[in-house]
Amino acid sequence: MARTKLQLPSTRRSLPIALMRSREQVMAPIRAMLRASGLTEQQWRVLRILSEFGPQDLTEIARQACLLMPSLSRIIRSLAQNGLVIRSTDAKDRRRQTVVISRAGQKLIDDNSVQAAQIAASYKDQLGAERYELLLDLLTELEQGGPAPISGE
Amino acid sequence: MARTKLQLPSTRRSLPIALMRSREQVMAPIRAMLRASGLTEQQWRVLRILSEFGPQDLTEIARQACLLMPSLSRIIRSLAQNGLVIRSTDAKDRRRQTVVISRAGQKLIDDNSVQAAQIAASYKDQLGAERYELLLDLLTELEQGGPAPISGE
DNA sequence: AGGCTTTAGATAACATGTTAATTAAATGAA
DNA sequence: TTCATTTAATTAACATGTTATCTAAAGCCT
Repeated sequence: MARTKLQLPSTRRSLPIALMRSREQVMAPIRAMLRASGLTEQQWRVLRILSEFGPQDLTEIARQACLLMPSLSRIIRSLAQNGLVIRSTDAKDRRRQTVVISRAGQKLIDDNSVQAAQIAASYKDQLGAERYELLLDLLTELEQGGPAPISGE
Repeated sequence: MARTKLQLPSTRRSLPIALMRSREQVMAPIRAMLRASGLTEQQWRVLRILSEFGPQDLTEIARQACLLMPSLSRIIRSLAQNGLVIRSTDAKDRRRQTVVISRAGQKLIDDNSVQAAQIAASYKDQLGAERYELLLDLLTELEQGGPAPISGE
């Protein structure tokens, strides 16, 4: 491949730092919105996944929400204590727990989804739809360690 | 702008989640490398910035490393205790501290920079140089809340 | 000087990130 | 069946993330 001299790139042009900075920027208004509901960003993510994909066990939630099991374990405990999710032991495999979003949890999603959608749309407007999709494709490709299927083709 | 119906995007196509996942992927080998040196990712970032840009005060380091002051305050304390950086009170403004990387700290950078550069280069190879630069441009644009200067033109 | 505001850092309190170790249940091979 | 292995979830321990608060030193204004 066409590498030059293989020296450490400047922190001003470092991919990990750029990913962190942009995520910081993108999450700021979402966190501000959620603070009014007393939800953290991670709790919101868990509720959204349960709302979108239905009841699941912890391992599957962790995979989808991009959380490690120890974090998720604490988050689910907290959400259950606040009545936003309901846990039940799986009958066939008693190690496994199935988590369901409660009505109160679903109400939180419903109450915030319009504003969250507006925030998400504002990013798309900022970059333009085409560049926005391109960015998502590049990120997906990076994440999967190889070329990703192209979105629009 | 060309928005459709303004509904919450699927978590499978959510920008914040995509940013998080890809950063996760990108940082994994770096964290593995640093663990051998007993450094966290954040400590590594602080040392790199001090090495690249020279002595600075905490506020400036926080800005460059994308860390909040409470985190940085703890990190600098830890780095100083381990002899990797040296703090000194600014003579003209005694609120301010100037932080310098020590020889031991610089040695850690030197010992790991080759491998870190190889890891960074592998991302570039994976996407291809052109798409890699494009990704950095898109992230910078997102971060700055507006169009960024194009890198190659 | 005296008093108000701002700024650099530190602390507090709680949630999450991260790695390692632990527990209980399921699985699989002898 | 028995025992080693694997797996789902938790716990432990420590570092960082996040918001709020606090302290000390500058700056400012009168």
